[in-house]
Amino acid sequence: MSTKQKLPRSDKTELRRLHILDAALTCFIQQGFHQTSMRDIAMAAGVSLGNLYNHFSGKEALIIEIAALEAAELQLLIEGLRTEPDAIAALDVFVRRYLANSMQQETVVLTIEVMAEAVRNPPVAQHFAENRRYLAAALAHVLQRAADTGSAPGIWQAAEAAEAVLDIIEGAAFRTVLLPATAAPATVETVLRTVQALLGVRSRHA
Amino acid sequence: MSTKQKLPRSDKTELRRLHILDAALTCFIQQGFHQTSMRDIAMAAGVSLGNLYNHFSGKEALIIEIAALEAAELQLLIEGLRTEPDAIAALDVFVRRYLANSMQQETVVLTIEVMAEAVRNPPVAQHFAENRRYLAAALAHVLQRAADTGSAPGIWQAAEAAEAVLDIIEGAAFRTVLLPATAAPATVETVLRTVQALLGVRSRHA
DNA sequence: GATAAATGAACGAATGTTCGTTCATAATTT
DNA sequence: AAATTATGAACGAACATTCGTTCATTTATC
Repeated sequence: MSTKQKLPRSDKTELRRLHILDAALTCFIQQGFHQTSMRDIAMAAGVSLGNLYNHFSGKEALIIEIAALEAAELQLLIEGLRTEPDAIAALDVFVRRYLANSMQQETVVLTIEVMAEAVRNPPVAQHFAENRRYLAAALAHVLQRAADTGSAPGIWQAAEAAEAVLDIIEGAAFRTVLLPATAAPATVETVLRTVQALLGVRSRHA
Repeated sequence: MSTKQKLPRSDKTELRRLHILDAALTCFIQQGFHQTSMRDIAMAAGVSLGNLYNHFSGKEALIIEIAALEAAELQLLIEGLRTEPDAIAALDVFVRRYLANSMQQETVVLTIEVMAEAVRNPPVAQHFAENRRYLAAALAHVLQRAADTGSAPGIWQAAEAAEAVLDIIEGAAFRTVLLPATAAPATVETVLRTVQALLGVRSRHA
């Protein structure tokens, strides 16, 4: 009796495909899109070079699919914004989560690589822009709620403030990787403080 | 009598070298570091491929030198910070200048490319970090002056505030290229407004 | 004449992709 | 149920091109 569950071929194929995609992600993070060869990816995935092309039409298809991966993660981040009734508490949770996620070395590296690719590759640019727009809109909605209740008197325009908050978070994340030794290292606390200063939020418990 | 001024060979060689460097910069901006070949650069510069290697030891040397180019530009930007006695006026001028410079398509593209390269190339990372550190220190100095005179009551820590201001400016610059159609487009006015909100600066003339 | 700059061919390795063949699985026929 | 056929996953070799770099020779400058 085999201990392995029998999967239909189509499931095995899909799992193999995702496995290859994961290997590609790792290679791209380590080497960048254009310094990674398809042979690198095939080797990392443990499949033949020919078979790699069986699953993906080409390198471009891999790059675009990697660029599109981020959307799923954003769903989780945005949930906190939607479910928490207190706008300031929702903002607090969001900043902590989005920053923690963004500050991961791998996320920083991949984000910058995707940005560099977006500049020259329209399908990548589209994914990147859609993700950001989605995030900014959800955040702007919460900031508007905060402004309406008077709990963030510094908010002058919700959409602008949302963009600025995201810039602050993302800039801080980049700094953790690109500027490791600096006079003002980016931490969750410093970023929260900055966001609160921007929005005129009264600081609660330290 | 030749109308052209006669230059010693060493000057001609240096001009040729700078010309090649300029061609490389253009190619790198258009195609990225690793999608640009040395043949592309030689052709763009109008020199032979072999001669390119006469002036630069290799592709790596070109990339590093391009990454180091930014330092000269920073001098001009920082002058305004030093010469203007009123800290808030100095900040205003700096934000306008640094943003105008950063928002140029070419600057955005090159900055992102350098960031992506910095992640994997220590000499590039060093130049990048030095430039940023220099800028942040100069800005922090002015913000400290503003805080000391009470004209920016939102400043809680000059070094942190300086980093946040730079993040806002740079994030806004990236957005102008990567997110062209957005609910809150980045302009000089929106960025100034954001920085003023962050630092608690009273807005002067609109 | 000596040195430096410039050239274009050449080198060996690497790239993204394709190809002919084999094998495993699924579907169909007997 | 067994045999046959069809399908597509997988492989490794091959393809055509490109890459970064070097080199022997030529040209230009001092």
